[in-house]
Amino acid sequence: MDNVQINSAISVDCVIFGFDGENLKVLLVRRRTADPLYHDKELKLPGAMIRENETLPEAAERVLEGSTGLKGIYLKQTTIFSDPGRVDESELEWIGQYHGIHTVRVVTVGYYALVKLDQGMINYTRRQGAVWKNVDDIHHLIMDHMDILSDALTVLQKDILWSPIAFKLLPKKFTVRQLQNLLEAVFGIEIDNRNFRKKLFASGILMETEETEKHVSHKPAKLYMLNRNAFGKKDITNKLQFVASWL
Amino acid sequence: MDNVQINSAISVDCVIFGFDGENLKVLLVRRRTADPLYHDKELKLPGAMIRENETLPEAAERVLEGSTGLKGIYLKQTTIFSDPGRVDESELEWIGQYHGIHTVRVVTVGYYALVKLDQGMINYTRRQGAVWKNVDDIHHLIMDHMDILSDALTVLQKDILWSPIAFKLLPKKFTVRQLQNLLEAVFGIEIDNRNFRKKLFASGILMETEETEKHVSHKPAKLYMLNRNAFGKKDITNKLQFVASWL
DNA sequence: ACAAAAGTGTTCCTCTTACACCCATGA
DNA sequence: TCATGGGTGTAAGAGGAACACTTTTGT
Repeated sequence: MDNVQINSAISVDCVIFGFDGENLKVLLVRRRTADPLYHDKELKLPGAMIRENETLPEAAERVLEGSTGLKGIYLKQTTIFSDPGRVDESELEWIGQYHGIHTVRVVTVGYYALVKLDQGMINYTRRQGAVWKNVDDIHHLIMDHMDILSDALTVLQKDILWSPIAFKLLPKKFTVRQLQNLLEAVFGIEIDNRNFRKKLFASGILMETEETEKHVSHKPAKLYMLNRNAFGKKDITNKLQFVASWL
Repeated sequence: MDNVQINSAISVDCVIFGFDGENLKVLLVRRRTADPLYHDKELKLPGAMIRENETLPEAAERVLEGSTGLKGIYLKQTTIFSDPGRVDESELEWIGQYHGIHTVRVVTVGYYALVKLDQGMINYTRRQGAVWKNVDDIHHLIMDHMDILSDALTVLQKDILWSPIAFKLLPKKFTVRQLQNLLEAVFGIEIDNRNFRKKLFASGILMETEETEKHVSHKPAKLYMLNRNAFGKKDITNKLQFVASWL
């Protein structure tokens, strides 16, 4: 044995992104604590300790199901946060009481998830005492959760360029404008609507439906669906390609 | 306590990439084992258990210094491998004996590193009993190390498109052809040399030096250096940009 | 009739692509 | 002098950027 080595507790923390048609949102929960003074005070990302015989993706899925009631949601691992001081002594003590884990450190693994933020979801999460906040309005979270969030957003941005995951944040049927708003929100850019439509339709990524928006006090927009066939054959034969050619 | 939760041992495994002017290579080591029958049999990625008061990046750096003798090398975390069955019982037993860690599972974190593969490096690693193998020629590694390697390569490919890390695989002064070969090797594509030069020089990413290749039996190529100033101001004002516009 | 967002084309210009020959060196 | 890879330009076509008005609905 060449040095002191240790076992660590491992947790997952999930950055759950949603989109309300206007802004990119993240689901936050209140910290559970024995001390009622802290109750309902500090916001954090939903997370959990991993269990025996559970992989990290499984733990993340469990957290997600607990927060949103949904299974089989898109989940992607981001970064591990392993600073030995990231969880301080008093928190370790609380973990010992609450989880029955006695350890000198907790390493956490970041995940992000993409969910469709419909009214049912909003109701469900409200009953859980969780809140959806605009990404831009989140400035403080407990421990290093702000770092985990920032990191997840960066990873999400890159991932959206390489795979058609943006659609996981939209309803099954959506308008072109919703997609544009989403991309503008995620990247913090402005997109020319006419050129965007041209590229988008040329890419063949959208399927037209027969439906239109209802009950809007302006010309109703057509609803589209993702055309999954557009990704059947990966064209990375001798050429690199952005999936998101529509930027 | 709502369920059984555990502490785990955490290790890091490093995919150390090098480039010999022709092929992308990875540094592999022999498995250390108590059983002499296994000695010198099975290849693996260099790795180590994390120590107390050590972050994961620090552990990875330690592994890297051990394998290559170098400090301050570019290191990037890739993915965590957490399958409870990834390290089997006999291996856990060996870990207990060798490391003094008694645990039911070992979670490992993948890292990749980019090194300049000069003669000094080759000599050093040879003395360590490590081998540089072409990425394309590696088909079997112990445990799930093959997965860790494949994953690292995928991540490297994307990263190269977003930041000027490709140059970390080249000598300080290099020829255009070396850079082209590197990109062709990493992505498995062919690049038109004339168009490549045009874009490359237009991008301002290269600084010309006064030197040329020596002792080559053809017209000697000019040597260039990376122009770090080309990245001073991030142009992500309202536009997404590939750093690697030269693909 | 008015407000509000949907939907649509053209021009200009830049960037990409395809492609073949002379040059400098060591052997 | 020959073999080897280094280094250079152009023309044609595709794709990107900029830009303003008409349409459809609810109120």
